[in-house]
Amino acid sequence: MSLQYALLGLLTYSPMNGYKLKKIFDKSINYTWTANLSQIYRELGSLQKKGYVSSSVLEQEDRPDKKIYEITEDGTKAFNEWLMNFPESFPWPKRDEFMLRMFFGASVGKEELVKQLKKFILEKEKFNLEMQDTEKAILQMKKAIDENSSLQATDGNELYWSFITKRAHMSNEVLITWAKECIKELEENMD
Amino acid sequence: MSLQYALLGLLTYSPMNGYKLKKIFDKSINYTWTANLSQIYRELGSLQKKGYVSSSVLEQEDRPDKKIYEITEDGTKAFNEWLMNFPESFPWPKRDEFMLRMFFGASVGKEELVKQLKKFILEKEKFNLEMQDTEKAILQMKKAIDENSSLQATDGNELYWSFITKRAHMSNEVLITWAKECIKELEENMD
DNA sequence: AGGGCCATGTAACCTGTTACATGATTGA
DNA sequence: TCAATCATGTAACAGGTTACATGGCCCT
Repeated sequence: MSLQYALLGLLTYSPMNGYKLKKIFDKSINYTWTANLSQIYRELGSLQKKGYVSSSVLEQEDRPDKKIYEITEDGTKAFNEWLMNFPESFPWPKRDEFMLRMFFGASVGKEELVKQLKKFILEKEKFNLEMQDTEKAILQMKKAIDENSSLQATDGNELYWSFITKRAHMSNEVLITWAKECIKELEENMD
Repeated sequence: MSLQYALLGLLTYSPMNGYKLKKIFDKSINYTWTANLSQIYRELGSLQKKGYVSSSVLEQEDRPDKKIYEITEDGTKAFNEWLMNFPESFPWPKRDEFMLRMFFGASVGKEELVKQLKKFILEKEKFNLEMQDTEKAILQMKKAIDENSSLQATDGNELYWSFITKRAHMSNEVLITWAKECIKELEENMD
């Protein structure tokens, strides 16, 4: 369901086709939610059935025709209702394969685990490099969205987007700290 | 797939029925992975088809009969291979409804967002209370598993389980810090 | 010549969630 | 007496993943 609201939200900025929605998704919402193309097409179909979006075909000469989706009044209403109905609690399904492996750490062995943790740290540090310049990341979000819409639909979003990137960065940092502590403890306890 | 390995892993401690697996799951692996009963039954069926577990029915007088699953040699082999084949990277599908809502923060309004963030903090602080005594949490994991197996299958796991609980705690703490910073910034920017 | 981008989708499959069905025992 | 625990499952649905199909343009 959330994916549908994410799409509706993007469509409040401007009417768009599925392919474009995916592009924007990957540069913005991607920090908080992932989706692949076929899923987006499916959900757009479902939204249209509900009457939350309408579509029209834009014929192009050079390129394949585009199917442009536009949010309807009902869709706007549904989106706003979703935003305002803050749930009492969020189902927080945890699915972290790395941590699942850690659970069976005793069967892995300390040396191997240290190696795995070092790889983990490298991954996180790589992400940190990408994340480092949060302002740039936010500008890229804005750019990706504004490129498509004539009006500057994204004005006033910077603050909230900075919250998102900040959280990603902080969470990432703490994972690096944690992993380093684990390595230290493992090395202290090695035979 | 991970769920199947999680189940295989638990079955290396001792043969068990689905219901018991769920009980243990909720008190241990639950920090890293979630599963519901019907899913566990389905995956056990699938594991049996693959020949990774075998089952036998234990008749009981007072209570319903139990279907006890035991890990086979093939299953043990598959589990160990999984543990040792550390993937190059983990697909990290992000699905965080709270953050998705934050993305559209401009449409929510600052006052309302502050309220939502405060609720978020309360939730995290509640979790912190539960988490506070990590040693207790780990003892509960051990207890849940050892209760069922005659041998002390879980010896030597404490270190790895402490890594898991520590990470949960650290990640939680940083979220509280983050949320408080967000509130501060929102209040500074309120008209 | 070959890969990437633009563009839309379908089909099959896998995984996760919720509801339904059944029913005895135990403890508050 | 009522809820929880023990115990196993099926069915339907929702959501996510992967593979397949098609095909022209642009850049290297």
